[in-house]
Amino acid sequence: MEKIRITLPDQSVREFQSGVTGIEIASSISRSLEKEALAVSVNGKVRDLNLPVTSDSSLRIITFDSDEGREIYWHSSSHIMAQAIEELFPGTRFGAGPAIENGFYYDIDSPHSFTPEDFSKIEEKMKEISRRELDIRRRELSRDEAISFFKSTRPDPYKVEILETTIKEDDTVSVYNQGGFTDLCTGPHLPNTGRLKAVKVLSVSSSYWRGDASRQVMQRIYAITFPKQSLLDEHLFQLEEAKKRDHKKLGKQLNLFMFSPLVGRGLPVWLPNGTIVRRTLEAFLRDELLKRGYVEVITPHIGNLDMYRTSGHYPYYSESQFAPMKVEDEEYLLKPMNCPHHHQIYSNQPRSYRDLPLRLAEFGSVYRFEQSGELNGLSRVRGFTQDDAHIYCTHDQLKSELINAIELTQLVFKTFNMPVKTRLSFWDPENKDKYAGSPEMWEQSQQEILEVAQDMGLDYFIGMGEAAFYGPKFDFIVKDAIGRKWQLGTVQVDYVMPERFGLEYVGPENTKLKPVIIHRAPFGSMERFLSILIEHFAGNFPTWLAPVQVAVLPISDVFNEYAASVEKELAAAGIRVRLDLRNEKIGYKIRDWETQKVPYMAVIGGKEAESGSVAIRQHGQGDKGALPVSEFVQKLSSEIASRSLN
RNA sequence: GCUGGCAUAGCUCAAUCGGUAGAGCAACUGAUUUGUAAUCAGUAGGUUGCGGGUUCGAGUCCCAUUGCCAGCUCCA
Repeated sequence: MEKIRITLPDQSVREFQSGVTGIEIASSISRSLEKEALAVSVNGKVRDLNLPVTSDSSLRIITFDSDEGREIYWHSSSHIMAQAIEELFPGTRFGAGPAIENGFYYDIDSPHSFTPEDFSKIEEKMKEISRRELDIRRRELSRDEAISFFKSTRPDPYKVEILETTIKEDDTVSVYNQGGFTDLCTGPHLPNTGRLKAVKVLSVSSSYWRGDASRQVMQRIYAITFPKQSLLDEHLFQLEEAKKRDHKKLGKQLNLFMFSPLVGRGLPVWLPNGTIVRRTLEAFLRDELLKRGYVEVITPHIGNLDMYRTSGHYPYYSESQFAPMKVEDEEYLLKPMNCPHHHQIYSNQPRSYRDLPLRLAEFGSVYRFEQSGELNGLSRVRGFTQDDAHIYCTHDQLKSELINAIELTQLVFKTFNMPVKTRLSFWDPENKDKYAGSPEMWEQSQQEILEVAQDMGLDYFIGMGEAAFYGPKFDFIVKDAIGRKWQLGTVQVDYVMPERFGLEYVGPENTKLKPVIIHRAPFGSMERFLSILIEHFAGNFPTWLAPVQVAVLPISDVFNEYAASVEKELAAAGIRVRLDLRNEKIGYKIRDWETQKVPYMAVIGGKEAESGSVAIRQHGQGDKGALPVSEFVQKLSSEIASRSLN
C-alpha cells in the first residue's frame, strides 16, 4: 500500500499508510493525545478524526484547548443534547443548534414547555448517551436525498427548510448519525459520544425561527459541556463570580442608584453615593478635555422637530425616539442626540479657518425609546448622559484631531486598567443605500481612518457594515477584570452633517469651505460606563472614585472627641470621610464598613489618641499599622490625585 | 414589542395538600465602653406588586395588569 508523509506542527514528518485516520495518527504520537483528540486540521481544513487521509499533508490534532476544538466539542454536544431531548420528549422538532462563545444552544419546537426542572433530566440523559459510547458517523448524500430523508424517514420541517433555502446551492450535503439520531450538519464532529464528560444545562428562553418575529416561536435551550468535571466546576464558579459583580445588585447594596416604576422604566435615578462616583468621573474627563483645547457648552433637553428633520435623524430613527410633542403650532422632540444642537452653536457666528478646530463638549442627556424588553439596569436605559463632543475642523486638521480624540479615550481605558482593541467600523459596500454621502467620501474617510490607526500603532481590526449612517468610526472594545468584552467609546468621522446643516468657514483664500466633524465619546454613556465600571471593580472602587474614602472608627466613646478631630482634618484636605460614633464594638463597625467597600478605615483607640495617629485598615487587606494623621492625609491625597488603582 | 420565568417586612429568604403570614440582618429602645469582619435583651415592622375571579376559606388555583430577570428582535 502507498505511503504518505504527514507533517506535524513541530515540523517533524512521519510516514503512514495512505488511508490512515486522524485518530490513528494521534494514537501514534501518544496515548494522551489519542484521548484528547477531537478532530484534525488537514492542510488547514478541519475534519472528522475518523476520515482517511490519502495524500501528503500537514496535519494538526485539534483538542479542547483551542477555539476550534471547543467549537467542535460544543457543536457535537448540541447534537447529543438534541438526541437526549428527542428521547425524553418525542415529537420535538429541531431548528438550529450551534456552538457559541461559552457553550451551545439548540432551538427546538416541542409540545413540551421546558422549565429548569427538566434540566437535570436532560443532563442525565446526555450522560447516559455518553456512556453508550455511540460512534458519530458522517454520511454524504445528495440534497434531494436529504430532503426526502427529512420529509419521510425523519420528519423535520425545519431541516427541510434549511435544505430548500439556505443551502439550496449545494448539490451534496452531509448528515451526522449517532445511535438513532441523525442531524443535518456540515461538521466536523467528535468521533464518539463518549467524549462528553461533564454537562450543565444552563437556561431556557425563547427565540424565533431564523430570528424572524413573524415566524414560529422556538424554545432555546442553553448548555455547556466539558471533557473534565473540574473544567465545568471552574466555569460554574466563574459564572457565580460574574453574578456577584452584577451592577444592579451592587448598585442596590452600595446605594448608588435606583429605579422606580413611578419615575418610569429605564430611567435611572442617581442616589447620593452614585452621584459622587459619576460627578468624579465627569470631573476627571472635564479636566482632560480642557487640557486638550475643548470648550464646554450646555444645550436644552428638547429640540424643534425641524432640526431633526434637517439632520436626517427624524423620521429615520423615529421608532427609537419618544414621540414628538406638540406645543402651540410647533413640534418638539425629546433630544435623542446632542449633535444638531452643537451644530447650531457652530453656525451661531461666522467661522474662520483661524477659529478651527472648534471642540464643543457637553455632558448631554438624551432620551431614546428602547423597546421594553431591551431595558437592563444601567446598561440599557431610556434616558442617559453622553460624554459628548463635536470637533469641527478643516480637512487638513482631521488626522491630528482624530489622534487627539483617540489619545483621550486611550487615557481613559488606561486609567481603569482595561485592555482595549480598536474596531475600524466601515460601511457595508454591498448595501450602499443605507448610508448618506458619496462613495468617494466613504472611500476617502475610511482610508484616513486606516492611516491614523496605523500611524498610532493601534491594535485594530476592521468591522465591515459597522459604520454609522453618516460616516465610518473607531470603536473601542475593552476587556474588564474578568475578561468580558464591552464596546465602549467611539470616535466618528462625519462629512454628512456639515452638508445638511450648511456649516461652513471662511478659508485663507476668502472662500467658503465645509468643515469636517468628529463625533466622539470616550465613555459613551455615563450610565452604561458606570455599569461596566461597577462590575469591573466588583464595587470596590479605587479611592479616588469611592463615595466614602475613609471611615473613622473610635473603639469606644471615650475617643469620640479625638476621632472628630481626625475627621475634621481629613475633610479639610477634601477627603470624603465618615465618622462612625455608633455605640458598637469595633468588630461590628469594621464589618459594616467592609461590606460597604470603603477603601480605608481609621481605627482610633487610646494609643492613637495619645500619639496623634490613626490605625489604618485597608479594604480587603486588613490592618496596615498606625500612621500619624498628617501622613495619612498626605498618603490619601496623593493616592487620590494620581487616581491610583491601589 | 415577542417568548418564558419571577414578584412575601428596608434587605436576604421561609410558609406542607388551599386552612391563624414567619426567620435572620437592618431600624428603634435599653443595657454594655468595647482593639481589627456580627455584644446582649426588648420593641416595632405586612392590603403577600396592583385589580378582578373560583372557594366556607387564597401568599398558594384562574384571569387581567404593572415591574423585574433571561433570551429574541433592535441599537444614530
